[in-house]
Amino acid sequence: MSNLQKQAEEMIRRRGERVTSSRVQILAMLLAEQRAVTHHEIEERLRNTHRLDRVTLYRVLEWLNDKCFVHKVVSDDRAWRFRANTHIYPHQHAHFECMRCTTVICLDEMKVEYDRPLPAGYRSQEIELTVKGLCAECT
Amino acid sequence: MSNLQKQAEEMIRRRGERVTSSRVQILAMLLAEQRAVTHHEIEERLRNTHRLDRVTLYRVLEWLNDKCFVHKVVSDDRAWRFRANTHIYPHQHAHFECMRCTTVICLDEMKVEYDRPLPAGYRSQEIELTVKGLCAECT
DNA sequence: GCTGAATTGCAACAAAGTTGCATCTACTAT
DNA sequence: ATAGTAGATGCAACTTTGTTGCAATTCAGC
Ligand SMILES: [Mn+2]
Ligand SMILES: [Mn+2]
Ligand SMILES: [Zn+2]
Ligand SMILES: [Zn+2]
Repeated sequence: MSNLQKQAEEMIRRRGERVTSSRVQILAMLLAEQRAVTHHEIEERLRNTHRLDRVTLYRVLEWLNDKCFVHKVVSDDRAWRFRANTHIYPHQHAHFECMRCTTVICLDEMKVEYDRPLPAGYRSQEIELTVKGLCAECT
Repeated sequence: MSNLQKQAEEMIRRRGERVTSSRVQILAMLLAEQRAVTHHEIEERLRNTHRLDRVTLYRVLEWLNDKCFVHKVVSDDRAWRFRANTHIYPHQHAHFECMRCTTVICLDEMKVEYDRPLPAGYRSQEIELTVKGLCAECT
């Protein structure tokens, strides 16, 4: 069992949640990854090491998100992308989306704010900021 | 023929593009609307007055977007929403998305900026800012 | 009115995600 | 250690949103 797998298992157990092999494998994979990755990429990556139904993957990802182990981002190709949370209390941060290769990264440094007032009766709860452009590979 | 329909037809003709009844009906509908509306809502709205295949609707919406008559926004429910452009040269602006009823409005007033630097080699081309919360109806 | 290119309708397809239900498994209580 | 149970998983079927190929129709210029 790899270090990341042990770490993933420990994270889940410490929160009093049920430890299953799918959860551990998926979270470990996400912990290793710098980018935000799609359902499809995760499936591909785990194919050889771990048998996993795609519905289970959807359900585990939703569960990881609900439990704040990961967060997800939607982008222009209409697919969710997932990334392990680096902070226990995830802070709002911006994302970068490459318009050519669709890579998504988190801009953890970038605090997101806005000041202008909303129309009467509207309340803000979250802010999402996406910078689009070309990544280092695609420039 | 309503005023908006005349206006829509005139907008298309003045740009030297082919005027078709689908384009006129759809653009007129969008000109009347304050919110950003989905494919589905447009279809529903035009059902009684104008026979229209859903593929044609997709194609006309894409065409209207390409020609800058409208712009589109993707939101958490993974459906594109369309709104007629109020300025001829559309400026970047933020959007508000209601987390309960999924309504999307344009925050035309809100200029979008960001300052923090990107990772080395990354280039920014557009910025998208979405404020999420509760709309006036859902508060 | 005729003509050619652009637009439309229809059927089939595709990607991404969801639902229902039977089976299996991780944790708890004994 | 064993058994019971709530929760997790696998599988098949389904849904939603959007796309593609192609033949038939329509628009704009002559
Ligand atoms: Mn992120
Ligand atoms: Mn807008
Ligand atoms: Zn790229
Ligand atoms: Zn609302």
